[in-house]
Amino acid sequence: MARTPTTHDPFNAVAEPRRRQLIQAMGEEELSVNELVELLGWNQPSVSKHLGVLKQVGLVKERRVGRQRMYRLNAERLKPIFEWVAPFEKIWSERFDRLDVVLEKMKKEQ
Amino acid sequence: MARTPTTHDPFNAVAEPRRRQLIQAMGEEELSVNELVELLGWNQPSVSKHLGVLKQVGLVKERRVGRQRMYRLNAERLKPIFEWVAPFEKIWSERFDRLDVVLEKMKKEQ
DNA sequence: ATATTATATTCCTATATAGGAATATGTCAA
DNA sequence: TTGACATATTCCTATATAGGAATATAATAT
Repeated sequence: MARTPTTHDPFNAVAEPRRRQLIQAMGEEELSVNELVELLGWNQPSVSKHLGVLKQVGLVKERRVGRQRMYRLNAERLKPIFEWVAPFEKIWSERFDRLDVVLEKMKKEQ
Repeated sequence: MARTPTTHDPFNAVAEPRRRQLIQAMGEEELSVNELVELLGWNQPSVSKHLGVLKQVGLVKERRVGRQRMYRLNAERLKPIFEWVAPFEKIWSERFDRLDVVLEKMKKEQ
């Protein structure tokens, strides 16, 4: 068996470095495929294919404008990742009180 | 070409759901392999193999005690994931001021 | 020395990619 | 309708798994 498909799980989709770049490149603004091609310097099919994966997993939304397709980030899909990793931040961060409580809560929550 | 190895990149290592479980199971306390086997209900080789990956990528530390091997989380290795995803939290969170500033900063930083 | 306990490793297989190259599809302009 | 532009898709291949089964290694006890 191989890994769970990138097209179903945000964790997996984001495990690919180029897709993280793509997500970050979009940031706030809606961009066309060509704008992303220029911005990132990849070839067009690469950009389209990675956008396809991100779209399937729901990390980006697409809007058609003439012959262009505008993509924008759907940041809420990143929420599960943030929520999974955030509790651990307490561990390496200096600013915490009562580590034991934090960790107990963390374990209870999942 | 396939994906970048799970043994080199925390994002990739954590893309596997069972490894996330494992990390969470360890949480605060150091646990032996057998304790993890019982806790998670997997077979022993599965636990050992996933621990092996986590160890290679630096997400856990191992300590030998007699015939046992005690594993504990090295949470700092999760920092890059937190730092990558955290800025996006501003987007879906209600409690933010001046989204434009946040996003501009986000883009500048990488 | 031998059995037992604890854990790691090896072998095998099905499968999911990521990237390159080439091509197809869709849309607009003249 | 023909060409140019914008984007998606298909085909191909090398490779990295994850899981199961069986086995190996290591350490302790008797």
